[in-house]
Amino acid sequence: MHVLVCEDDELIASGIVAGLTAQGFTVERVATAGAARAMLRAATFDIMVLDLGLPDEDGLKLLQQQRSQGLEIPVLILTARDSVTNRVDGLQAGADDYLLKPFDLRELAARLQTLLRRVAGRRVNLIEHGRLAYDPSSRETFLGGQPVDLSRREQALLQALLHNKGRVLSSEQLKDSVYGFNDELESNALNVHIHHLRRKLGNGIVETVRGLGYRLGPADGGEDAP
Amino acid sequence: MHVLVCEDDELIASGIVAGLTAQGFTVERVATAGAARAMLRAATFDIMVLDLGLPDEDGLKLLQQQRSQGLEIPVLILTARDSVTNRVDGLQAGADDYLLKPFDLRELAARLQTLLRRVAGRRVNLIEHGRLAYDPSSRETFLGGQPVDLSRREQALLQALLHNKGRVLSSEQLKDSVYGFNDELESNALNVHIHHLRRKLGNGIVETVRGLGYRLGPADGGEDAP
DNA sequence: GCGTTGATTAACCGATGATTAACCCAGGCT
DNA sequence: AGCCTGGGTTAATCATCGGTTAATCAACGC
Repeated sequence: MHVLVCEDDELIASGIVAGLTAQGFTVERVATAGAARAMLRAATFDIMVLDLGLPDEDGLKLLQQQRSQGLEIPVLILTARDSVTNRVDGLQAGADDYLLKPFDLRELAARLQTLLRRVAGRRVNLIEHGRLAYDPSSRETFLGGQPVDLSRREQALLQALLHNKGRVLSSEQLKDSVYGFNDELESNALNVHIHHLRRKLGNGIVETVRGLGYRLGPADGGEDAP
Repeated sequence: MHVLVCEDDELIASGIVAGLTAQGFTVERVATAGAARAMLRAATFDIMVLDLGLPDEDGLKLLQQQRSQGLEIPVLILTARDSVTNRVDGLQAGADDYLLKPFDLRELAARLQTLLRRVAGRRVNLIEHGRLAYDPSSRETFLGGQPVDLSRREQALLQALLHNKGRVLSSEQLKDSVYGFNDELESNALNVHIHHLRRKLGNGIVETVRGLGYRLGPADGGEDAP
């Protein structure tokens, strides 16, 4: 899922990018309406997150203009102003949903998922790997067809691994994708989560590369009990 | 989109008709409750705009009576009175949204769009889910064939969940569908209603997804007492 | 064998949701 | 009008779960 985030505030933007990346989205971020326009021309996106208070141009203007040019992807508006007028204007201009700042990252992710599903109610991005299947949109994990209950951190971990099939991820990298970039964590919490993952999905899923980190096990082998 | 506008003031009515027509709506306009009744009998509408200050009959009376007869299209109420009581009355009587006079035409159009979008796809008459059945037109709920008495909020909650089978709805999203957009609610009222729902329908109906929200339980399992 | 690295386990803590009770308000009834 | 009832909201308390920590154990490399 390709998301275009248009937000000028550095702090907020980095939060969004980190959060959505952790949720399995591929995120491009721009800070101005001009840049957004360029990005929209250059690539195709599945959904867009648009802040209204941009430096160079009113976000609504941008939206309206893009809509009139045939932009059809769902757009979620971020706004700090909480007046009714703005909300109405937003919907009128072609927004599909809105979120008032400050907002919860999980809330944002949830709304994006809902929007995506509304447009195309299918299971698009089911990630499969051997007996394992993961659906980011419903946040469901299946092992040999059976649903498996994973906690938030376990999911994040699994996603990071699935997104980098075959590659070795260092603890630092994993930490970045499971926690934000900011959080400091000085403990073996990651180890513990890896352990939980293995317990739930079988030992073959996560491979240890001593001294370097972890990587996803081979798709075929690595059954639970060999 | 077929809209029924029930408004006695000529000036306002013509404004609405002009505005909505320009927006692409097909508009029928009547000036009295009696005429509205006739129209509703004669044709099918997608949405209704209802003024409360009608000459022959109270608009709320009309709404209530129509609702009790199975009218299920969204109804937006127009009212000159600005007391909170009236708004509550309106929602109670079965309105889906309300607008205070004087209002902005764009706002009216935007609200109608929102209403339509909210109910789009909910055209089926009986929603079934495992032992559970819900009839939106009569607003009746059945569990294993037995009617269950649900309060207004409980119904709204159940409806929102049924309308999004399998999806996780955040409390924000649920709040939006149970309460209007405007009402601010800073309490765990939703939790309480969920609790009531479970008490009445059994624990399997509503699933908690920790940190994310709630979703409808699986259709098969989740009996009351396993 | 020794040290380092990762695995495992149990304990603790905080966050989140569930539960319950009290209160408030509106509507219906007398 | 005044009372009564019931749903809705608030708030306070309880329970549970997940996350982190830390301590111990096993494996691997030297």
